[in-house]
Amino acid sequence: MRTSQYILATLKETPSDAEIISHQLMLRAGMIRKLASGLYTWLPNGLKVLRKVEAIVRDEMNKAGAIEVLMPVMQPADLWEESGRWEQFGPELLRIKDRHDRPFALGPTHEEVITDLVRREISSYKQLPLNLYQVQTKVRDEVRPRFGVMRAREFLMKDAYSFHLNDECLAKTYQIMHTAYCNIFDRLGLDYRPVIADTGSIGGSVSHEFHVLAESGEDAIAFSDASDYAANIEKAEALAPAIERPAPAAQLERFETPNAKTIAELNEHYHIAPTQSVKTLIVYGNPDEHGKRGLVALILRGDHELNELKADKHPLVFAPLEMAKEEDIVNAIGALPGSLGPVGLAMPILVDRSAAVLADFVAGANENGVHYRGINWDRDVNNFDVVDLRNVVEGDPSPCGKGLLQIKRGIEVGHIFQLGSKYSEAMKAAVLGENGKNQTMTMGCYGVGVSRIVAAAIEQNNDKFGIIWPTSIAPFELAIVPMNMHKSHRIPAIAEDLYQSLKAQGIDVLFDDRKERPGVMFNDMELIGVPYTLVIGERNLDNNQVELKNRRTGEASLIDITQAVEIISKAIKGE
RNA sequence: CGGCGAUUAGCGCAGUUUGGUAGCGCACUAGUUUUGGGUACUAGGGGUCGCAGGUUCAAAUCCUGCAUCGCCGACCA
Repeated sequence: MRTSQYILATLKETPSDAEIISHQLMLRAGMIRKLASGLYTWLPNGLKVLRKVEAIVRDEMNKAGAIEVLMPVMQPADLWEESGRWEQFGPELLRIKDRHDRPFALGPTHEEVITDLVRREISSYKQLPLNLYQVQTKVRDEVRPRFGVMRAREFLMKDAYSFHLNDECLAKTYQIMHTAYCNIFDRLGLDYRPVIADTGSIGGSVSHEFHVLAESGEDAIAFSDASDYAANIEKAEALAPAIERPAPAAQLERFETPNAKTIAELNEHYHIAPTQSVKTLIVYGNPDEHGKRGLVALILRGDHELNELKADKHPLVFAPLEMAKEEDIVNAIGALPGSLGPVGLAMPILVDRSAAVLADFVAGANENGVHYRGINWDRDVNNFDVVDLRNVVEGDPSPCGKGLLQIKRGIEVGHIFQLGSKYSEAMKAAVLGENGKNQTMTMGCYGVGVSRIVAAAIEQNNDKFGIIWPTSIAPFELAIVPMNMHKSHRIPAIAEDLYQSLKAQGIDVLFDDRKERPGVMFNDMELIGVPYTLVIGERNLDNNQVELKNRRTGEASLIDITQAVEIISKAIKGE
């Protein structure tokens, strides 16, 4: 490609609404432009990268035995009603009507469509297992689209769905997909971790997410420093402290705390360490026979955070988890949040493992502006359950039994699930088994956020000059930058000749034939992240040499023109 | 969904307090200049100042409503 016949579309200045580095660089490097909130046009530089990522994903899927299909974005509502997700999914599911006023959804995922396809097409166990995938645009009407294509309302996803006669077979394919995903992210040259994950709205039992490690990641992941245990923080178990609860030493004592509504204020004004106090969160419980929801108290050590997922899954807690409204709290307890505590609380009490080993601790007295000190479990509070409710923190022992937990931020770029029969049962997807009887299939599903990978790769590979692409997904593998070509007699022919020879080697070359100053060209090539730049200038031509620069290391070496094609091919293909 | 903020040329912004015929930098066009790291100069093109209504002799500027975009929050006990 020649820049004179291309849209480079680079920007000197950063558009003001781009917050994170990948979003800024994608705009500056001429990869994307915003159409509306969460909706982006892919310019040539961006699309080339997107297609290269897509090709790697596709290649590994094919190698893993999956078969490509393509399903519609627009899907009839009845399929979603059949699976029960028309009700469940919430406003993220973009619903539309056609001219006959019939309801449709724009697909945020394709379990319904694929299950419908397979139940029609597959009728015998002999056709299983089957793994189908597509690379397709997904639509999710995000509450808050942000960070460019990282969380967009329309994005490109590879989604695969596997069908099996039984769970053992599913587990086998799941493992194959796990390996295929590792291959994908290895080939992309990314620093990533597979982590144990929750199944969320997709459903199912076993699940792993693949995270690209980056400070800007929206998820926190916890992993052991001594084993390969890694989990999304929402899924990481907080083990019970290894210590015994000390015996009570202090008397229960009321004290006035007019200035303390938070743990921080309690610490600031009354010198009570957060680790020696507890916080009391009131949520809704399951409805009684009259349909009225009661309240449930969740007790955590002052310095700990509630893990909403853990609370949500407790049988006494109403799902989805919802913090009790202030008026409901006042009606039931007679005090406002900020002065709540477990002593004398007439509702089910769930105590986090770490809060349960405290003795002589501080909590609200269920009276505005009053706290108790010297509280002790069993002596002052009875009838409570000890459960795991909190988010793990750095330094906690790893649930795997080996090492301590570290916490890093990650960008979720892949997610695999063992779905089981959630969809196949609801949608009656069955095959005839060997015994001649109908048997419901069991399913797996496997997603890769193709467009998100592009942004995630930039988060991990950039410097002050711009993007540093891994060669496998760079928009171009090599840039030819001639110095003042239009003033030279020798350079045009040499540059043209090298351009043609390198192209013939199958190298993706960008020939910068603009009538621009060298600095402009260098800056553009560095910004868009081309891994190698070949500089052709009068200065070295007398020695029959050209200069090869490496974007990542910044190293430049002079090479002989006659050997240039060979050396460059080796450098690029050898990676 | 709640809070805050923004909206003036393709991009980044000033002008709004105090109403008086719309500006700067980058980008773009032409020319000169420069020539291995975003050269300099000259001359240009480009804007119904987000939209609708109102006040006024006069509105980017004041008032009302709406829209769009962004940020933060939705852990507060």
